[in-house]
Amino acid sequence: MAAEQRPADTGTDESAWLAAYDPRAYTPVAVTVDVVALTLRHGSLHVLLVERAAPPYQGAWALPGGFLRAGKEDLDEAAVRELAEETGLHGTADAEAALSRIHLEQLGTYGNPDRDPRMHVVSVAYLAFAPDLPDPEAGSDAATAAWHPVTALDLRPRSGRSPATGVPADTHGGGVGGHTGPATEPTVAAPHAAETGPAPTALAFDHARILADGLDRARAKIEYSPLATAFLQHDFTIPELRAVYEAVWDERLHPGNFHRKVLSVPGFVDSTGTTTERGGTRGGPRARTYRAGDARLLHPALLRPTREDEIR
Amino acid sequence: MAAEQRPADTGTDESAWLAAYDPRAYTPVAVTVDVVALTLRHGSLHVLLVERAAPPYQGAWALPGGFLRAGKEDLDEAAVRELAEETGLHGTADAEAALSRIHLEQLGTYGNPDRDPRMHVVSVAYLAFAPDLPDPEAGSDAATAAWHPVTALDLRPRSGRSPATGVPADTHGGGVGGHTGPATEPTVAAPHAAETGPAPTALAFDHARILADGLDRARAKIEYSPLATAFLQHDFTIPELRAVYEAVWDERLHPGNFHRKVLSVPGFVDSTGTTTERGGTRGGPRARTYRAGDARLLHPALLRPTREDEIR
DNA sequence: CTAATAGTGTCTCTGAGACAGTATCTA
DNA sequence: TAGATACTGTCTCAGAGACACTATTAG
Repeated sequence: MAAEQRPADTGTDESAWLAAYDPRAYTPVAVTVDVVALTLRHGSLHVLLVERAAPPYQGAWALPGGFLRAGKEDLDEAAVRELAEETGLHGTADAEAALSRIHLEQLGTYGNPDRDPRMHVVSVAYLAFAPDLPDPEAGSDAATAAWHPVTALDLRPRSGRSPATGVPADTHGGGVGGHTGPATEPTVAAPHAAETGPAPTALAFDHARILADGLDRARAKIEYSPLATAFLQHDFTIPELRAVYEAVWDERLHPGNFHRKVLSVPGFVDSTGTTTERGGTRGGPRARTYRAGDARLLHPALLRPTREDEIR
Repeated sequence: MAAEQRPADTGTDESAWLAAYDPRAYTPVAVTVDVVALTLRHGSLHVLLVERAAPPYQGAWALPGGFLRAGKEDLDEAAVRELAEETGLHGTADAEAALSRIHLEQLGTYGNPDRDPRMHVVSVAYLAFAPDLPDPEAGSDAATAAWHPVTALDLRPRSGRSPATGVPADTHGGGVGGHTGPATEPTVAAPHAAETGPAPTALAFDHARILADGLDRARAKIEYSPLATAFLQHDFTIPELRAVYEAVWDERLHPGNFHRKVLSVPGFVDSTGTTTERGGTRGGPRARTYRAGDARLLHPALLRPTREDEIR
């Protein structure tokens, strides 16, 4: 149940109980909300990270996030707020419009008591799919925020000790079984593309694991839901949509079969009746444009190419 | 990031920072862990509930759960502990063995500031699949715990106000999008089967919504994972496995096609080489018995009969 | 014996994927 | 013009579901 037996339930009259209740009399737990914000830039998947200005993990990159404002906001609201703060998307009407197009869903909660050296921090992670956004302006919110290609990150779980403290390494944050399946995929840092300067070797806290879980979720999610369109602008072409799937899955897809399959799923995309102004950069005819349809589940689904090794 | 900027990051030397840090100086949030424990009894899906002995919602049924022991346990450990306490499965070796066969995974986190009238409580919900367990012994852990058929519960979101307090009704706890898809299914209390006495009309807090989310997750999960076997004993027959799917999905399945399909999925079930001692209660040959195989994902999946209305 | 059930065979339809082919565009 | 690309046609194969059928058991 939501809250019981710890502040000994003397329970008779509730208002009396409420008055006598002192929430600060017990060992505290901090609740934060972290966001795995994914976007597509130059054809590859990027994640929003902030550089830590203070210990622990000073100088390391971390997921954007912050404390839940106790008594004042829902978890979802906190996630939206953090995302807006860190992307600099707030204030203007344009920013609000951009924010409203971002898909946001809860990813999972990580509560290992040692994941933060300062105290027991329970972190509720969210997953966001965003269309290509401008670079966060420096100074928009203290920390330095930037988009990083996920292929340049080390997603293996942290080893060794956390910097400047005697705390043993994070094991894994939370999730007995996980949602999309076992997290048997601490994808080793891929060789290509180091776009934004030198690659951050590792993320702060257990954020590498949270990011890995987010990527797993994203890969699974676009199979059954039309959310791949959340990575694109309002109007898009089938080849652009294919590029999303190829980037998220890191798989080459057959252009012809993909095209026919997308159009065969009812409610996935709606035709706009127009085409692009120009053909592709390397030639080819102009592509027809589409908008996201009203389906919330893809039927039939766009299943990933079978990877036999992921089954067991 | 996991914990930053609130306790103003004066950050230079970290140990100094740690010493000066007083976690109690900020508005507190309580963290609890609640468990949606599902099992199959007499061919229908049941959930473990406890009767609240104290306000708020005194006398109402709620999901088993309790406070996270700050600094001492992981969320997963807390969920296992709560489940063990409430089912009475602790102490003996048999109990430990039974516990180890239960599947447990994180479901989602609910953090609406008004979901508990006493304070802001963030609740991490877990989902458990258990084989048919004995009735919890009364007095095993203060509260009265019992298995309730889910068809007898009112899963619509609460309306009105929470009892004995002026707090407005819970909206919904958390989850922008949800995981398994939109929670467009506050299943109206079904007509049949009121096995365990008079039906509880509504659950405490936002537990009706948590349970509904858990049911959604369970229904989706058994499509792609072999976890339906977690509802059965170590050895089981294909018809017993079919009964699990029928109960969870609330759909009649074709016996012949189901049989062939299960055997066609590699690693789903392994034959034991033996059969049951007797035929079914209403006749028929003895069935061969199987054990859970080593697959962690079903390929191909056992898709639910298409429900056109759930797509949009 | 009768009725119900376990398990198999078979047919049809849908959808995935391989491959080919045409039209259209960039450079 | 050369080469790449958008999009369509067609073939094959796997799998889902409908239906039929046999064998085996309870009552």
